[in-house]
Order: sequence, then structure tokens, then C-alpha cells
Amino acid sequence: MHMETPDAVNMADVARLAGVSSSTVSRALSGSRGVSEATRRRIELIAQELSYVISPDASGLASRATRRVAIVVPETESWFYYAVLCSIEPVLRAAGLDLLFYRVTGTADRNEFFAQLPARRKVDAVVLVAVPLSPAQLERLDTMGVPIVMAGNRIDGYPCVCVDEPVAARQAVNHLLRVGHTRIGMIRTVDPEGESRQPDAGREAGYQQALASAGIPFDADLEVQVDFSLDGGALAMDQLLSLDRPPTAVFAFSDEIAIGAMRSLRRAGLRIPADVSVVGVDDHPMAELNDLTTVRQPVHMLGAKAGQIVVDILKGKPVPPVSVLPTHLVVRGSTAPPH
Amino acid sequence: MHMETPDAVNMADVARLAGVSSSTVSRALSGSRGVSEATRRRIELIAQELSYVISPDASGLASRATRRVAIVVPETESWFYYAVLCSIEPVLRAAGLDLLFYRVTGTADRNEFFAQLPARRKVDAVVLVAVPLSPAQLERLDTMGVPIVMAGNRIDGYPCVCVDEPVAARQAVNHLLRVGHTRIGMIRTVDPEGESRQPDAGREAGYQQALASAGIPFDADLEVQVDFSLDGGALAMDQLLSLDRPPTAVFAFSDEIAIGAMRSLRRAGLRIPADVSVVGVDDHPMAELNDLTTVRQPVHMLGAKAGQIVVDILKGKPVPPVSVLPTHLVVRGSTAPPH
DNA sequence: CTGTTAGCGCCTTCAC
DNA sequence: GTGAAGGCGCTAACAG
Repeated sequence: MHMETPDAVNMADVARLAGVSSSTVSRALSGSRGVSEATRRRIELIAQELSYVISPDASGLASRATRRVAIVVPETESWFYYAVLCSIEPVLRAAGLDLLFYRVTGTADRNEFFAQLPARRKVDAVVLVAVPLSPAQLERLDTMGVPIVMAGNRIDGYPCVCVDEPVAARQAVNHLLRVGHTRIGMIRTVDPEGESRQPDAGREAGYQQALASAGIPFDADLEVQVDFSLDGGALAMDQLLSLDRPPTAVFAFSDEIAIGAMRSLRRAGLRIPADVSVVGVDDHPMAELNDLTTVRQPVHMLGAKAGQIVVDILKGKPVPPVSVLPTHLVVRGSTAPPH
Repeated sequence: MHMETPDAVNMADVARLAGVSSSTVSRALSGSRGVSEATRRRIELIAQELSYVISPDASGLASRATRRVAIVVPETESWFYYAVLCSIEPVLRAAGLDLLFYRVTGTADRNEFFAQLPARRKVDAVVLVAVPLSPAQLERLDTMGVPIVMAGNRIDGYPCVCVDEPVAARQAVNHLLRVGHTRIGMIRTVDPEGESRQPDAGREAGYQQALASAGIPFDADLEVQVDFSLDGGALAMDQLLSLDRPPTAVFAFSDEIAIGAMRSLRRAGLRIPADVSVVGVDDHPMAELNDLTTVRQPVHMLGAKAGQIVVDILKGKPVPPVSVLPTHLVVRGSTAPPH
């Protein structure tokens, strides 16, 4: 399968071959100053030949740093999380930090996760990517004793990088209002009891604000909550269509939800946007394909920014308490004036 | 931001409070035998109260194991990779192993990655998720001295969990042949020079085999290669449509490619399947929504299995050299007899 | 600039 | 069943 490693090369071996102490090797290889260019080069050459690299664990033990950061994501296999993960990765890697990936699935697993804190003693920082959190869980997280950064989630007291969810929602709903809709539904995602997922709550607030500003009374029947998935969106739309007076337009929590809803509309024989308009949030790659009007959020920038904040914190640099990224409406073919 | 940790609790602290030596604490907390039930319980209680956990790094340093495994994925932000990642995670976590996430983007980064091997000395095993590899890179990987597992990629000499790509392709193409198509195009993904990405090569082989079995001569014009993305699929379809005699059916490397191709068809004013049939591979969540005929592969099983193989290897258990997972045709509305 | 001396926090013989 | 000693591989003062 793979060759036996004849007992890995250590710093001592390099030191011996270079005719110096291991302190010097350590200094040379870790790029600290205080080593003559000559010896440094000699050491680097020898290390190269032996294909030796410093053991991060031993190094970390001595210097009290893991050079690792935990990325925690919720259950949904939504595109959003992988996009964020993939955009955090290069930033962290460039700073010599490794990513430990944790995914918490469901309420039970989440409780377990915060009870155990599997990342304890393993990382220098934690990034929570829109993970629903109860106050108790947050407090528990703090006991890890490392900086915590929120990505796509806004929680007071922690550095956050996010969009203005209410604004995003208003951009979507105002668009629908503008083209003439007055009966506008919203499809939300479920919020496990006691935990607050900012995005959903924020977008719902924006939805209600927009309606209120337009003088449209709130109708609870028009707000449906479902799982964050394509099927969730489809189910929600079915539910909305079964109302006595279905909405003429729908604002969906995300594009994936919206695309699920579009399927239900098509199956019900309804035309988009002639019969029902649909707006989502994200600007998912599939949004354009489905000609879906949406509110674009800069997902990759969100990840990159979150990564940068982690890097800065670990460098001791000051970071902004909250970085709000812009969103904007992308009008496509799924919205039009009501029939 | 977070409280200062008043110098983390160590094993010595627990030992002191328990009135035992740290050897005993070590034994008790690591579950080794040789400790009376009474003292073990006492120690566990104290550890709990102090919310103490063994430092994995220090422990690993002494016992020569990192309890970490690297998951390496290629650039594409395709759904496939996140699905695999998410299905590996619980298996590894259950075994007390952490995931280090690496994504190699583009040829330059890949070369750099294999030159540096950033995961060296950091993990007990590596899982490559359908990463294109040159023989030289493979050889380089071996110098890591840890087991390597291939997921979604079949390479001799390494434990692999994958599907039979030629078979999958034939399931798709035979379906098209069966309903009467004779002019069948294929949209492949690009293969950086010198690196072999099994899936693409395998599916292309299957495509050609199916045609050959049907006595249809190979037409190089009908084979197009593009980036692995929605846009790639769209571009490829445009190219196929620009032929003097466009195909009446298209076999796409993946559902995402296929969905991109469907967009081009729609934009060109062509009907699916009346004018052109389309088949993909994966059974992506969006496939059903787009009424796309596809060859389903058990992606989550693939991840889980790969995780299990890693766990078994690290336990010293024997593992099968290659686990082939089944695929099967899912017929939907995107395929029909030629016009 | 370089070497020496102590640990970092834990595991592992080896005695008792 | 438990403790003492030594070491895992490296870094961090402190000398010189």
C-alpha cells in the first residue's frame, strides 16, 4: 500500500548533518531571524534532501499554537456552505493555517457537539458558518478559549461577516411590490426551537417590513416554514397553492427553495411569472439557468473575508466588529406584474 | 472577544486533585486497562468538573498518531465533492478522527500542493476525492508515508471506492440507442495535461464502447471537452449545435454539465426531448427538477465507504483493494426517440 | 550568530 | 493497580 517509513527524519538528524544545534535548525526552518544566511541556506538544503519538514504538532506543543482553525457548518448540504468553505480555504492556507471541518447535523448532534466540543484543544480559532445557536451553546463555545468568527450570521459580541438580511429581503419584496403584487407569500426555513438562525429571522423581518411600508396587512397564512432543501421549497409552494386565495408572488428564503417552489408551480400547471412570480436569494449557479430573479449575495467574498478576519485576529490585528457585505437585486424572468 | 484562558488545565492538575499520578490519569482518560474502576470514575468526574480534555497534540506527539485525515478535493465547486465530504465526515468523526480539508485549484496550485505536501506530518491518512493525478504526483504522495485512499477515482495500488465508469456511461448511451438515437454526442470535462481523471476517461470509454457495440462509427466532432461547470455544459452544447449535423442526443459527463447544456438548447429554441435528448450522470438534486434522465451514482455511500476504509486501515484491518458501487439509469423526461 | 538548558503535555516502559 | 523516569520533536529563554 505504501512503504514503511524508516522512522521519520527529525530535526536532530538535520542538525547533525548540518553540524549545528537543533535550535539553529529550528530558527532557520521557521524563518526566524538570527541565523546567518550561509547556515540557513545550508540547513535548508539538507532539509530538502532529507525531505524533512518540521512537525507541526511538536512545534505547536512547544509554541502553544495549533495553526488550525475549525469551520463549523450546519446540516444542509446547500451550495452556500461549500461555496463559503471553498473561499475560506485559500485564505487560511496562504496564512499557513489548516482547516478542520465539522458539520453538525440535527438537534441531537448539535447538542452533542456543544457538549463535547470536539474541536477543543485542536484549533486556534473557530468559524461558524450560519450555524443556528442557542445562548447556552454560545456560552459553551466560549469555554474553548479561542476567538470565534461568525460567517453569514450576525451575533453581538463576535466578529461577524454577513449581509444585511432585512435589506436583502426588502430588495426582493419591494421588487415584487413595484411590479404590482399585493398578495406576496414567503417561504422560510425551519428554526430548531431555541436556536436563532439569523438569516431566516432577518429575511422574514425584511419581508414584513416591506409589506408594512406598502400598507399591506400581514397574513400569517402566506408565511410557510420548511426544511432547507429543494423538496422543502416544493412542499411549501404546494401548501401556498392550497390556500383559498393563493399568493400571486412568492419570496423564497433561498434560490434552492425558490427552484423547488418553481417545480411545484410547473407541476400544478401554473406559469411563471404569468400566474405566480418567484424571487429567491443567493444567486445560486442554477438561478440563472432557471431564469430566477434573485437577490445576489457575495458568497465567495463572505468566505474570503471571514478567513481574513481569522488571520488578522491570530496576528493580533484589530478587526471590525461586523463587516456587512452588499446584496443586490438581479431581475430575471421569474417575476412580472400579476396576471 | 473571548476571555483569557487562565492557563488551560493540564493532566497534572487533574492528577493532583485526584491524588494520583498523571500516568494514572492518562490511563483512566484514554480508556486503557490497568486502572481500578473506582479511581477511573473519580478521575473522570474531576476531569469533567474541570472540563478537561486530553491535548490531542501532546498525546499524538507521544503516541505517534495525529487522529486526523486529509480530504483533498479538486477545484470544481461541484455538488459531488461537498456530498462526498459531508458523508465522510460522520464516519470519521465517529471513529474519533478529524478532517483536514484541502482543495487544490488549477494545475499550478496542484503542482505546488504536491511539491509542498502541506498535509505532511499532519495526518494519519489521506483521501483523494477524484483528484486528477500524474504518476509523478502519485509518487510524491507516497513519500508522505501514510495510507492513501481514492474516492471516486480508481488507481491501481490504492484502496479505491468508485463506480464502474464505463458501465455507467454505457447505461446512459445504451438508453439513447435503445430509444432510437444514432447520432449521439458526448460532453466531456477537461483533463489537465498529464493528469488522469478516471471518471472522465472512464465515461468516455463507455460512450465509445456503447457506440461501437451498436455498430455506429465514432465521430470526433461529436465529442466536446469543457470545464466542469454549468457554463461549460452550455458552451459545449453551443458547439455541438453549430455542427453541420448536430447530434439528436447528448450524453453529458455530469448532471451539472447536462443542465448547462439544456439551457443552451432552450435558448436555441430547441425542445427537450423532442429536438434533442439529454442524459447526465449523478442524479444531482437538481436533476429531478429539470426532469433530466440520468445515471444515478450513490454519492453518499461513496463517501461513507471511503471513510470506513480509512477507519479500517488505521485499525489495521484488511480492506478490499477496490469497492465498486452500483449505478443505475433513472429515466425522466429529457430523453425520447429522435424526432 | 549560535549553543545550552528547560520545558510544552502527554504516553510508556519499568519497577513496586 | 499505581508511580517514577524518560522521551515524543520542537521552541524559548538565556548565555556567550
